[in-house]
Amino acid sequence: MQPSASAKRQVRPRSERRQQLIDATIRCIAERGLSATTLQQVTREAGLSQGIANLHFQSKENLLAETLRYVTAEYNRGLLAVLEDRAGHTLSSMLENLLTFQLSRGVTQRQKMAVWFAFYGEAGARPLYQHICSSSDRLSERKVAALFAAVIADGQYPDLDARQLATGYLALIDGLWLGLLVTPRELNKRRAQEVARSFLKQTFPQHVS
Amino acid sequence: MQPSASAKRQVRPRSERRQQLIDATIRCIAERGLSATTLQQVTREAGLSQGIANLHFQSKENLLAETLRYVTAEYNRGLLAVLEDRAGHTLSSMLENLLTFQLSRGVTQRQKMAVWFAFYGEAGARPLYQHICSSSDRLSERKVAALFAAVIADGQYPDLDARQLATGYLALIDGLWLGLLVTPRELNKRRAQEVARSFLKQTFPQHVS
DNA sequence: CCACCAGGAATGAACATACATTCATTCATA
DNA sequence: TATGAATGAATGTATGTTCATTCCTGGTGG
Repeated sequence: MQPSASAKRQVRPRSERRQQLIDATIRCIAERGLSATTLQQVTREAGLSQGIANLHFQSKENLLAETLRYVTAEYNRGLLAVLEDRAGHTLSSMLENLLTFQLSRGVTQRQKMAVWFAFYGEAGARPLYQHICSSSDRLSERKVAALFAAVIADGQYPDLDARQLATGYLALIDGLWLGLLVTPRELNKRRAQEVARSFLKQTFPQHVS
Repeated sequence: MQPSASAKRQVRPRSERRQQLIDATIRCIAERGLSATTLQQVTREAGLSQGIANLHFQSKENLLAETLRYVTAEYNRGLLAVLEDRAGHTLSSMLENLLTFQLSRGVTQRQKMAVWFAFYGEAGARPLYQHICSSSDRLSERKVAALFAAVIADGQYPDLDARQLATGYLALIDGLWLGLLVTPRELNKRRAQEVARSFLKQTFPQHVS
């Protein structure tokens, strides 16, 4: 954001400008919704000129796709950080960390969830969005299923299917995010955590308190 | 849809025209997404003329809101039919009916889910959509919680919180719908049913097989 | 150390298009 | 024939994209 409306023209590296525009796009989508987001609003929000979005992203369509990719990649980075750092963590604490991360402030802030679901909502009709979202989904499902498989082996739980449980757990989290976004009056973060923890506790009683 | 492009002009009751337009809107949103849906496409899809949407709905915004209301009301009608018909049904079969309804063909057809989530995606930024969605959510949560409470009482399950379980179960269903829409390759209806049934079975072992 | 220049990042006015909305006109129906 | 539902051309506005112009910046030669 520029302190003054007539700030001097600045030359900045391409990558920095692209990030500025993606950040502005996220704010616009969260504030006005995807279908009401225009390039004028995005560039004004970024404190830059009209044509700069096309200069750095060729088209609006491409800017939106890159924004989705960015939000998705950021989430996946966080998720992998939690799931792949097994040093000094019991399976118990890894389950707890997973849950805590997925309902952390960073992930559940309105801005991020609004962007997430704005694209999910359009994904049914847009192959590109669908592709980006489903790639991300596959990755998290694989990683969570691997953790669950380890927990199942460790606890010698009978008859539990790690992949099916991962599908269910991730669907539950998606549904809770949707609730946080659409009915914040009914569902707050603390309650969402309790609900998710109950699911895990019921499934892995030896590993979750 | 008109059989011929130049079908004769017809006068029809207002309510029928409104329904025609809502149905066409649903098809357009499912096919092209909410943000790409225009009145021209809707009226063409309905086989009617340009200005008719404004004639019967005043504005595009209003047509969209009424479409959301219609889809929501249709779902709620089905849900209430399942939950309030307690005659001749055990609690067991009511749980089964609930699950079967929520993942039935009618509810999970792409068209309906696409509309549903298109509006959910915009709800974060549109108070009106948010209001319609959250009213519907509150209703289903209350009804499902009531059923769960009856099941808990019947089974003398210790330490189960009906409202919390209802929140979790409905979030799970939302998440599964999202998965059916966005990653149909990974998640099909049958698998979604298995996942949801596992949740219920784990929670109410005496009532779900 | 300074003055100057060339390259290209940034700008914003201009353009074409797409869109929702209006309304004078048409015509089916009671 | 009178009514008002339905039409679709016309209108004004909003939006994505283009591109000629501006001017910042890093490098060069004096």
